[in-house]
Amino acid sequence: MSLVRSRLHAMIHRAARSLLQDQGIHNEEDLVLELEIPKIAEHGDYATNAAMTLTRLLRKHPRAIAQDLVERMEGRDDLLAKTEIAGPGFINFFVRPERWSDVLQAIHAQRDAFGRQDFGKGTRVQVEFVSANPTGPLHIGHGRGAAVGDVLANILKTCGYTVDKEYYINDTGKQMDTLGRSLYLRYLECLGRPVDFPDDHYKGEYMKDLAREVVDRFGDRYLAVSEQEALPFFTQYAGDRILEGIREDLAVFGVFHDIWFSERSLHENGALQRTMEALERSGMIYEHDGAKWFRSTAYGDEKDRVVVRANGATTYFAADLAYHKNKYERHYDMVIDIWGADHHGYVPRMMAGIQALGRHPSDLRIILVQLVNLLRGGKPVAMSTRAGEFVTLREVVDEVGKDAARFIFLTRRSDSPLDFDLETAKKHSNDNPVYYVQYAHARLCSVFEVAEERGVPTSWATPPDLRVLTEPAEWDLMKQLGEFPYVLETAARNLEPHRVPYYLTDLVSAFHSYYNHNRILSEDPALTQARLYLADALRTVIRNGLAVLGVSAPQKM
RNA sequence: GCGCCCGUAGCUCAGCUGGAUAGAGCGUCGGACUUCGAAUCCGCAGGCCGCAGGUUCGAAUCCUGCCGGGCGUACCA
Repeated sequence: MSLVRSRLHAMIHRAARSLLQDQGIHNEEDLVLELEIPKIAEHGDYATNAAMTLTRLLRKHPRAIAQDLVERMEGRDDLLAKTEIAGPGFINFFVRPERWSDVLQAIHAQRDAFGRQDFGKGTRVQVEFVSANPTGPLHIGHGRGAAVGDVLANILKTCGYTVDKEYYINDTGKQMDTLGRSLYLRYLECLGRPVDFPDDHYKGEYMKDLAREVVDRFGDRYLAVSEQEALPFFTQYAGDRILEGIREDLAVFGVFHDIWFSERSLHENGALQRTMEALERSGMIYEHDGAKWFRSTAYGDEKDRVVVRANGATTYFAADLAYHKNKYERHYDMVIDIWGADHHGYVPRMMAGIQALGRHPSDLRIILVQLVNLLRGGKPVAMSTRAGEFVTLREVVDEVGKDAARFIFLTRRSDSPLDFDLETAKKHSNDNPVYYVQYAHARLCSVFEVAEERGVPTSWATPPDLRVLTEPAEWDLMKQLGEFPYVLETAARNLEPHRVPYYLTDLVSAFHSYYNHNRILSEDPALTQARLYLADALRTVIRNGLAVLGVSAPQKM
């Protein structure tokens, strides 16, 4: 069962191809046809600018090309009531209203699988996200990255990609040492020893909790050894416990990574060393001022970058090069990194890095997620990480709920900063779109409950007569339902998860309006059956859409 | 200084990768529950798409330069 949109698209594509072949032109891969829904109803249900884009190849007037295309479109009478050529060369398509209900049958046949596609063809994709240093709990900014990464992975999966979600653990280096020492000092403090707690150490309350935990479990045994001997334990302990906490916070938020990748392993198994040697062999590394530099300017970075410091220690970037080399060695066709926007200066060197390692720039997609401003009732909530005074992701999720938090994180393009207001996130009104969407689902479920109470049939071995759906609002709903797979497709191709919540909000808005103007359960049995069939399809698509977002679809609210 | 991102209705944001007459929600004001859920719906008002050039049949969208905001600019991670 093919949908109106894809039938139409295929029809135009065939016509264009045959037109080009008659002219002896065979570069079909250039043939990208856009099928849009015009803003104005008089311009039809769908429109294409195909004729205009073909002018360059065919060297003819766009309107003449449009005419040729229309004439070559086979089988259009079954699908279309009318075709018009308008303006500079648009082709406007008016779909036969009875065709809209085709989508309902497709939805009923596919159920949970409606929206699933296979154009990803099993392409192996890795999405790396969150990857927060295990030095403290996740904050709200990490939450946004978590939501974007998780949902992007879901979207790609439903489009036929093979996706792994990965967390890169920065479990080595100076910050880990500082973390361990912070815990050690809090430990001493806890046992009544006077300490001078440095300003650049981790001062958060959670470190004091951890210190008390160490005292409870291990008593004062680390007073007997020197700081140097004690530190490895404290570093390990702090890192492990904090990472555990991060896992829990992510689980509560509904995010589960497939792979947890240790940075330290790259140091220990020689991968870092091998990466440096490989780059040296290809002449991408040189020495200067006693340090080793990576020649990232060769690929457009503004300056070269140090990989091995004069004191012999490797930099974070060196490890990241080894990490990305490792990713490709694991045979990912595409790697997606999701970073906080404050790391944007890091992009050019990373892109240079993968090219130096022999990969094409398109093999690495870096998504920058802008900052989150946390508000309460319109007023900024103070968030000073240094002072250890920040609102954690966990606190936000506990307060507003997983569903609201996830949805709000996704109702903005990633590269746009986000104001997250705790009060509106809890409001059950229209300025909080989560409940708007969920309410539609609950409402639909409720209709089915009532129908069953009244003994009205609510399941169908064969579809009811759908010709009785003659309201324009019904056609519009069915048309929008048919767009769902296409929305997922564009979200996947552009790596733009925000399209899904926007689509759902639009769909549900049309439904609420319809619901207020029409009765699903009426005196007319045939009409009732058809409308229930439509309602069931709506319920399915809302549920599928919310599932992609990792948001629940409640039957009652 | 240089680099990246962002300037669209009073506020928060979409705008399908260059299409036709600019789109939602909130907020203001006014209306709709004896009916399947009013966490809903309907209506009114609101715009020099930051400014100025350029590219072409056509620009909110692409290019250049300004103005304004955010973030970067380590032999930190």
